[in-house]
Formats: sequence, structure tokens, C-alpha cells
Amino acid sequence: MNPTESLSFLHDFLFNITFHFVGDVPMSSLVKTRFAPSPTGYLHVGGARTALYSWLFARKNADNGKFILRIEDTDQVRSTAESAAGILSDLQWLGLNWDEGPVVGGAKNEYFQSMRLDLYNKHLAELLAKGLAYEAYESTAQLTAMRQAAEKEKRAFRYRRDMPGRQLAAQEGVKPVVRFAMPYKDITVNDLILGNVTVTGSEHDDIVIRKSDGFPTYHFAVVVDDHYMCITHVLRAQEHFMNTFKHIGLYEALGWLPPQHGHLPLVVNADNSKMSKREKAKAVRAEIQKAGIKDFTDLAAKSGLGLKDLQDFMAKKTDAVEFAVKLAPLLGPVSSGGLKLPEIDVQDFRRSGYLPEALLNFVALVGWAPGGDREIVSSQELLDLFSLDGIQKTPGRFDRKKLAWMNGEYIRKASLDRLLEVLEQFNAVTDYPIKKADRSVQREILTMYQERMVTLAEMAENARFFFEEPTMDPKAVEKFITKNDGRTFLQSAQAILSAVGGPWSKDNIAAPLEQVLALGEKRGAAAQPIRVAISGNSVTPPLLETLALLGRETTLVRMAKALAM
RNA sequence: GCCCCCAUCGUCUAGCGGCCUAGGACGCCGCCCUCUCACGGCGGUGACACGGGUUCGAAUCCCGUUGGGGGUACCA
Repeated sequence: MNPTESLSFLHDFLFNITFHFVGDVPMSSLVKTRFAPSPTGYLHVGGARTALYSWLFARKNADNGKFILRIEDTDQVRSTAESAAGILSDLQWLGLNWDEGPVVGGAKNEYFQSMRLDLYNKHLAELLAKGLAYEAYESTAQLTAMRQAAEKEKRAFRYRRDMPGRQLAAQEGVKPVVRFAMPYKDITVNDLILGNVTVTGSEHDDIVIRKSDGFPTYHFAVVVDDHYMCITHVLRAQEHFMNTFKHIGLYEALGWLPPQHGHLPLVVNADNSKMSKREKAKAVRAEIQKAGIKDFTDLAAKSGLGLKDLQDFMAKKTDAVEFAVKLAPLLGPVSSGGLKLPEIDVQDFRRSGYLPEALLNFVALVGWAPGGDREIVSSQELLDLFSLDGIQKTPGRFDRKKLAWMNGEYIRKASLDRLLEVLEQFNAVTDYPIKKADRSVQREILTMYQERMVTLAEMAENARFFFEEPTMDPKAVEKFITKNDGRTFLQSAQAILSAVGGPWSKDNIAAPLEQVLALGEKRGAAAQPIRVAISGNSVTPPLLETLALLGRETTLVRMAKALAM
């Protein structure tokens, strides 16, 4: 018995054990799940949820549950190493650690499909030899024509080995593909979430399992790998559901037992559209239209994009994320960094200053409920409560407002040390002025904002005035300085505060500040002019802490400047 | 078009034949607290898609209609 055969045997052996016990004693049966992203972009929040559920399902079985990470890079054109690295880093940030896979290694030691070509080819040859797979010689153009013809006649196009009009011999310049001879029989999937579903034999088609470039397709690689890696439970997005019938056919042809499958509902946008990176392009286009920009020459020059590219982008010929990213800073409220693109990928949320635990908690609740009236659920509790029973069958909308609330909850409950730690991670991927501040100053600011921020990005933005000259909001200046006795209050405040003796500390300025706040008919009427003078805005943390951190000189200079306005 | 899945407040959901004049959370609205903004507290708005069955009894079971989602690639 060679190593792969023995592994295969081991799989069957282990699988049989779980097979009998599923539903009876799940805690003691072996569970092995995997997350298998294709490295063609960043890790999407939907993907993060799939990973989380798979992770939870495996980790629940603390004794013998295993969670595997596998990179499905069979698409040579779109896969990139950077993307794979990004996905790994996002998973790590979320705390979803894996037992086998890239970096950590494992039994198979090859967790990139592109490294496993020999294995796929071996089984491909086996299927070919048994007549369970065959070469097909159509060109892409021929296939397209066949499809169009079928559509014209209003019938479904299915490639089958006995269909009329097949290209029966190899053609010059066309490399053949290998197709799987899908059996003509009904196939039933016992889905862990959707239940028993049967697809009639006549509905199947002979899918491509090896592309003309020699790489296996997803369908083939996934079956081979899930088998060799001894995966017992496959949890994946519902978009894969119809594939499962083909995969079952493949398992049978290879003489293997299929794992259990569970298909997760999709995570969609508020308008029911699939949540995708396209959102970013959409947001940018909408903003350009809103601004009424018809001539793109200027915008193209400023963004560094070609005019043709920009025109194509606007004509929806491309949804390139890179374009959207280049254009966003030039649009919307330019003074505060331009148009904010919608967060779609995990790293977007990271840059916006969401806490990984909050994102995880939130994403867990889209499509699953722990039962009872629980909302805030820690990872540990998630592990205790998670069950496939609570998973919804309908697509779940991604409600950013609720995520924002939840992030705020986590921030308020976090210890200052945790917050500092999270800020450090946040600073590593962003460039706000707080990044360069001393740790003690960061601590002060975090304390001030803990109860009033929703994201770290919001805090970092609002706290800018501690580090740089504030940009004065004209409306606030008019309302609180020019009008409503603003100057009078400011003058008194200046007089009182400049008389503060000793060090400029909270203790020393508390009483004078109280004196200022007592000015005017309503207590605190004098607060707003000061706020605007020091921050340019009518909203800041409480004045005492704010002034203390700002320092004597900055406070007084800014007040003088405001008085001169 | 064809195949598959699904259907409770705007959103995420609880509910698995009587406990439901349908509960919670986010959002939204109002009030209180208050130096601004938040936080916090209190209250309010708001749903069983529709039509047939089954049953003493249906949000819960069955059928149909409508609606939504997924699939229909040499992408995963």
C-alpha cells in the first residue's frame, strides 16, 4: 500500500466511524472541516462567515475536531500569491486559526492545489481508463454557439456524451478538456441545512474536470482534496449547492464516500444584491453622477487613470476595484479624505476600525441565531452555542447599522489595554495622526472616546484636532463664535483660563473651567464657543479632559485665534 | 427559459399545533439625564406574503399562487 492509498484507506475508515455516529454522539465523533478560498481577491465578509462556521463546527469538538485551510488556486489566470497572503492575514486577525494548512503545515503538507497536480492527474487517468471520463474537443466558440442555439430553441443546454453535434476528433489549435461522464441517474443530497434534495438524472451534465491548461477544475480538485484530507463535513455557501450533485457523482466514480455537506445562506446587501466588490465601483459611479461630472478629462488626470479606462468604468464596462480606490479620494467630502467606499472585505472593516471580535460576533448572527434573546456572544460562547440547527435557509442581509452598534458595544466593554492593542493593529494599516502619538496620549484619547465612538476610524478622525491645526467649520464658527455672544464668552474664558496657576492639569483647571461654565444664563452656554475655538467643531469630548490634554498653550492660542476671526 | 432552495416587524431573528391580542435586537420616533456629541434609562412605531385545505385549534402541517435567492462557465 502506497502512502496515498493508505491515507485513502484511513479516510474511509475514519469516515465510517463518524458516519454511524452523526446525530447520535457528535461530541465524540471525529469532525474535520475546511475553509477553501480561492486566492483571487481579498477575504470577503461572506467568506469570513463560512470560515467562522467551519471553524466553530470543528472546534466544538475540542477533542478531535480539526479545521483545515486549503487554497484553491486552480484558476491560473486570476489567482495571486498576494491574495493568498491577504486571506491568511485576515483569518489570523479574526482569530480563526487552522490545524492544517499554509504556514502550519500538516499531514498532507501541500495546501495549495497548484502543488497537487500529480495527485489530480493520477485520478484523472484512473477515470479516463475506466471510461468514466472522456476528452472533449470543442473550442470555446463552438461551445458558445451550441449554447446560443439551445437558448434560441428555449431548451436548457447540457453537455452530454451522447448529445448530437459533438466534436468527435481533436482539432488543430484546440487543446482538449476532460469531462466527467456523469451518470444518468437521480442523485440525492442529504444536506445538513437544506435537507434531502434530489435532482433527476436527465438534469445532469458532463462537467469539465480538467481544463485545457492541464489544471483540474474546482469540481475535481475539491473532491480529491476533501477526500485525501479526510474532510468529514463541508460547510460552504449556497451558491455551491447545485455543484454538490456533480461532486457526489464524482465521489461514486472514484469509489469514495462523500463527506456531509451543509450549504450556508448567502450574505447579501440591503437591496438583496449579492455582496461583492462591485459595490465599490457602484458607489464611486453614483458619486460622480451626483456631482454632475460629464467631462472626465480632469478626473482622469487627477486620478492617474487613462481617459479610456475612466470612460469604460463609467460605462460599467469594468468594476475594477483599483479604479474605485483611485477615484474615491477625489470625490465627496475631499477635506476629510474623500468618498468612503463601502466595506466589503475583511480588511476594509479592519481599516475602518472594527474590532475582530465584533465583526465575528456580527457575522455569526447573519444567518444563524443562538436561540434565546442573545445578541452579544463571545467567541467562547459561540463555541458553546453553535449548532447547524440554528442556521437559516434564507439569504441574510448585511446590516451595517447593527454592525456599527455592535462594534460600539464591544468598544465600551473592552478594557483600555485591549483597546490600546486594537489601536495598534489599526494604526498598522491606517495613517491617522494618532498613529504617531505617545502611548500615554493614545490612552488618554481612547479613554475620552471609549463611550462615544463607533469605530476607531471615526475616533481617529474626530481626534485630529489634538494633533493638527483644526479646520474651522464655518457653520459652527458662525453659530457659536460670531453670534450668540460667542466672543464675550470666549474673552471671559480666556481671561479665566490664562490665569490658571501651576501645571496645566485636570485638577488645576477644573475649578476655573467650572467658573467659565457658570457664565451665561444656561449652564454651559460658554462651552460651545470654547469647543469651536479649540477644535473647529461643535462636537468634542468633555471640555475638562480635552483642554487638559490639549495643553495650556494650544488652548490659549486657539482661543485667541478664534477671537480674531 | 430550465433546475434547485426559500418566505415572521425596514433589517437580523425567537417561535418547531394551543403558552402568540407573535418575543428580542438593530434602526427610527418621543421623553429623561446632560457643557456639545455620545453613553445610559424609560416609552413608542412595526411583521406571520396571498389563497385554499387538514385540525376542536395553525405563524407553526399539506397544496397552489406570488415574491425573493441560487445554479445554468475550460470561475470558484
